[in-house]
Amino acid sequence: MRPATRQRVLAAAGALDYSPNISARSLAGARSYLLALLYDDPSLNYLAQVQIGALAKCREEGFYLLVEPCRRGVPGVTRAVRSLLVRSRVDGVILTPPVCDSPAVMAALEEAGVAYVRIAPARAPYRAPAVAMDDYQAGYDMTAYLLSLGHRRIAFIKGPRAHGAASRRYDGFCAALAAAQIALPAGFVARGDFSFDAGMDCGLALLRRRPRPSAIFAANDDMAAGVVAAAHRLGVALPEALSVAGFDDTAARLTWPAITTVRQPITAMAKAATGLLIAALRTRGREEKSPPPRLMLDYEIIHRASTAPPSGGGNDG
Amino acid sequence: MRPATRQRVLAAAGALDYSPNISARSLAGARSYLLALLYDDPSLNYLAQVQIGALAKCREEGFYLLVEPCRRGVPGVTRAVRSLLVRSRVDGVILTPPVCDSPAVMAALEEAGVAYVRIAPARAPYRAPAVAMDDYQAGYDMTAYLLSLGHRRIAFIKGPRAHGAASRRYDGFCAALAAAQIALPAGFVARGDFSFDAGMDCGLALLRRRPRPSAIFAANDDMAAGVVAAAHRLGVALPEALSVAGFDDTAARLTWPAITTVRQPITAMAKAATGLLIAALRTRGREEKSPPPRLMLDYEIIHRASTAPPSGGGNDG
DNA sequence: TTGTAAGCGTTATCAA
DNA sequence: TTGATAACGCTTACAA
Repeated sequence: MRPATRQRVLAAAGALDYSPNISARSLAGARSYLLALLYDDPSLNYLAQVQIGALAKCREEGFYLLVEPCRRGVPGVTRAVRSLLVRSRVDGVILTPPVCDSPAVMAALEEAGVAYVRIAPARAPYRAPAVAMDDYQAGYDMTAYLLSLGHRRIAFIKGPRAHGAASRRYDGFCAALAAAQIALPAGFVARGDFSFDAGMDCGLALLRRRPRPSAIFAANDDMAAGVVAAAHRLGVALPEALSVAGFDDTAARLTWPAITTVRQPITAMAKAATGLLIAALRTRGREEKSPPPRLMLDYEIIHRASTAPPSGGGNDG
Repeated sequence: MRPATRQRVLAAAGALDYSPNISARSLAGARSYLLALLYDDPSLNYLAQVQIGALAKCREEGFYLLVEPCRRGVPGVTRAVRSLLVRSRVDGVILTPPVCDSPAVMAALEEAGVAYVRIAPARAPYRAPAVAMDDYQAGYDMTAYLLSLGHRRIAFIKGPRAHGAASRRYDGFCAALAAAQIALPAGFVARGDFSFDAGMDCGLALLRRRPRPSAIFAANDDMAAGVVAAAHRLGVALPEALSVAGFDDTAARLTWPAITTVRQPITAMAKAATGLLIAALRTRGREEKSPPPRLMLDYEIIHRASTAPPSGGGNDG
C-alpha cells in the first residue's frame, strides 16, 4: 500500500486510541492471540515462575494468557480440553509438567489442530516443540557430587508418579549409584507429592531407618525443605550428620542451612517455550516437514551449606 | 419455554458436544465471561495463592481468567488499562495489592464502566466491592504478643511504599508500641521490597545496631525468612537472642526455627473477591443505591518457634 | 412459545 | 492499491 495512506491510517488510529478487539479478531480470523497455560497441581513456586516467563513473552508478542487448571488423568480430560479449545479458541497451548506428558491431552490438542509446546517433557512423542533441561544428567551430577563428598548411604525422595521429569531425576540418581557400584539399601526410596509436608513425612521416615542415610536427595526443593525441617525436629545436625540436596532452586535458600540444589532456569524455559509456540503459530502450514524444535537449557548445581562430607561416626547401628 | 423443547435442545447440545464460543458471545452480547487479574510485582507465593482462589471461583461460575501484569505508578497505566479493557472486553477486573490502591487504575476502570473488586485495599475510595482483613489489628496483635513475651526493643521491616496493606501493618505496630508507652529507637525501622534478599539485607543492618533489637517483625514472610537467614549468618541464636515474626504464612514454615506469623486467608480472600465481582456483574444496573459490599476475613496468629521471651543478657552494648 | 433477522468488530475475498 | 462485502457464532429484539 502507499506510504501516504499508511501514514493517514496510523495517524487516525493513534488519535482515536484504537486497539483491536480480541473477540472480533478471534471470531473472524484464524488467530485469537490467546494462549492457554495448562497446569495440574504443581509446586506453587514453580508455577508462578513459569507464568512470569510465559507472560513476559506474551506481552512482547501481543498475546494474552489464559490460565487453566487441568486434571490430567481423570476420564474427562479429553472432553475438558476440547471444550476449552472450542470455547476460548486459543491459538496455542503451553503444557507444564506433569500435563506435558499426558498422551490424552496431547491427542486432544492434535486432533483439534491446535499448536502446543511442552515444558520439561520426559517422554516421546516429540511431535510438538519442547523446552527442557537434562533432568537425568542433573540427577546424575548431583548424586555424583554427593558420592564425591564420601556419601555411600544416600536416600532419594521421588516426585509424583506422573511427573516424568522427576522420574528422570531418579533415573539419574540410580545410574550414578550404579556407576559407583553402590547398592541402594532397601527402604531408601520414598515418594512425595512435591510438597513441604511430604518432604517432612518422608524425611522423618527415612531418618528413622537404621542404618540411617548420610544424605537425602529430594526431587524438588519444597520436599528438600521438608527434609531439613524433619532433621531439625529429630535433632539431626545439618550438614554434619546429614546432607540434603534439592532440585529447582525455588525454595533452597530459605532454609537453614541453605540447600544445595540444581538450579533450573524455569522462567527462561517458559519464556523460550512461549517463543517457540508463537513462532510455530507464525509458520503454520509451511515447512511442516522439519521436526519440531527441542530446546535444551543449561542447569547449574548450586553448592550451599546443606551438603558436606559425612561425619563417619554417625548413627549407623 | 416448554419442558419438552427444553429437553430436545439439551439433548442435541449434549450429543454434539456443544460449548458456546466465548469470542462470539463477547462480541454479540454484553458479557464476555472473561475476568482479568491485575498484579504488580507481588510476592510470588502470594500471587500464586490469589490465583488459585480466583481460578476456583471462575471455574465454578463458568468464567475465564486473564492474568495481566500492570506497572502501577508509571505514567502509561491509564492507557494500558484502557487498552486491556477495549481489547479483551473483560467483564470485570480483580485488583491485587498494591494495584488495589492505585487511584489511576480505579479511575480508568470506572470511566470505562468496568466492574472491579479490590483484594486487601488499604484506602478509600470504597466505590467497588472489597475483600480484606484487618491488617492494622493484625500488626497490633502481633506486636502486643511480642511485648507480652517481654520484648522492648522491637524493630520493624516495612513493605514497599505503595503497598497499603503493609503500611497498615506498620501502623498497627506503632500503635501497639505507643499503647505500651515504648519508644521506637532510631534506626529500628527498615524498608524492603517483600523479597527474601531484602529481608536478609535489612536483617543484617538491624542486627548490627547497638543496642540490638531483641525482636524483628517483618511485614511479610519472605522478608522474615531473610531475617532468619541473616541471624544464622551472624551467629545470632534464634529464638534465644532474637525473636522473628512474619506476616502471610506463605513461607513461615520453611525456615528453622519456623516463623511465628499472621496467617492470612489469601486463597479464601481471592475466592470471595471473585464471587463478589461476579455477583456485582449479575446485578448490574439494579440496586445501584446500596453501598458496595466489604468483606472482612479473619486472620490468625500462628505461634511457632521463632519467638520466645528475650534472654535479657543480650548483646546490648 | 417459537422462529427470524440484525448486528457485534474484525478478517478475508473479490471487484474495481 | 483500494474500497466494498460476506462470513465468524453468538445475543437480542421483535414478529409470527
